[in-house]
Amino acid sequence: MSEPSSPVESFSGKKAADIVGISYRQLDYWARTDLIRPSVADAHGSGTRRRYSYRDLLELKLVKTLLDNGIKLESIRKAFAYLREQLNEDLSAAKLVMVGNSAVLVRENDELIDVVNRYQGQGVLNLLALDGVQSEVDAAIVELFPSEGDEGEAEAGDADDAGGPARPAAEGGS
Amino acid sequence: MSEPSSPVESFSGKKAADIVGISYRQLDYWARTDLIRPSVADAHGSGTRRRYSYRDLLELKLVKTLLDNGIKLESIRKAFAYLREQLNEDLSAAKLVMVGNSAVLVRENDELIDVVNRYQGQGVLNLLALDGVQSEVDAAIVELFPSEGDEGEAEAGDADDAGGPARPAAEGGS
DNA sequence: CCAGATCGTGACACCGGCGTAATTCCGCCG
DNA sequence: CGGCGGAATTACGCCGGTGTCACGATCTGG
Repeated sequence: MSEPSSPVESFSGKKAADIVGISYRQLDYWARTDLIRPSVADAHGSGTRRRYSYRDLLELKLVKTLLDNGIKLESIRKAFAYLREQLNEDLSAAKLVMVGNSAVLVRENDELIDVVNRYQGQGVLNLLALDGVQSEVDAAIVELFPSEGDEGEAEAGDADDAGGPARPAAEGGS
Repeated sequence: MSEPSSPVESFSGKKAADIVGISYRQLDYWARTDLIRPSVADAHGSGTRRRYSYRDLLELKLVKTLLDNGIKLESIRKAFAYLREQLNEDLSAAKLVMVGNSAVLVRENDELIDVVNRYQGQGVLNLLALDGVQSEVDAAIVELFPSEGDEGEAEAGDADDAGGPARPAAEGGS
């Protein structure tokens, strides 16, 4: 997964939940209530399949991390209104700053010091380094679905569940 | 209220809730579930009276501020396990830092820069300047109960509801 | 094509947190 | 002392969030 941003990679709902470390129920609820919907393919009835992109996984993991650190889901929803456009598939140098209900991604350390110095006490300032979020997603992909992790993106087409419905499953990875 | 730390000052439950800006229900729930109990006098049956100290008000206001900024009550409970001993009646130079479920009060700016620089990305770092918390409590006391605010602590004995049951009510302040 | 696996869906339950309202009881004051 | 005001208490409800389970529908692989 040295190049995790393969545009053809996608994950089933169950796999996404496993990788991110949340229950399927949570994933379903978040999708239904428009927090994080699957960007590759959405459900359109019982038995159909959601498909989540790698970027979706990062977003899901971010939500989980914020929840685990005591932030209300309601507030995370509000923050994502600001965040959605700023998130991409490389979070290794990014830090998330949330003040009140707004959120901004900071990518330069100077910028971060500036934000903290400009903090004048108006409410709580939340700070989260996103490299940990990304590395945990990457590690979970490698650990839970080694055929996706071991082979790298060059073999992504062979991976079960990773290439979308047009790709034949090369082995029973799931 | 230039000297807000008068040890004889106390507030009824309703007044405390008004000053802090929460519902009586919230105040009651937080007292019953041991988040912030009234330190001067606790309830011991229907019709009896809770009495909150000025310091209790600061704690209540801190809880409200954290809630308003999206922190879960459950996490605030955990943070207070660490915080209780560190809070006093002068928060003007203090900043609260919460990482994971632990919390620490920082009073020197150097110390704060140190904490932020030492932040290595393990979870969310929450930062809150407490001078705003305190000044809002002080302002609310002055605004809502001027006899307590206008006269200062020298006249606290004359204030309705501020001196405890042994003090006669000088005027219908409530 | 078909059987079985897997997925999404619906339903119900539980819990925490808090709103609303009625009731009971205490404390204060005349 | 008694009446009354106000406080705490109790009860029920709602909502968001999530756990658990059964069921129907779609998808996949042989």
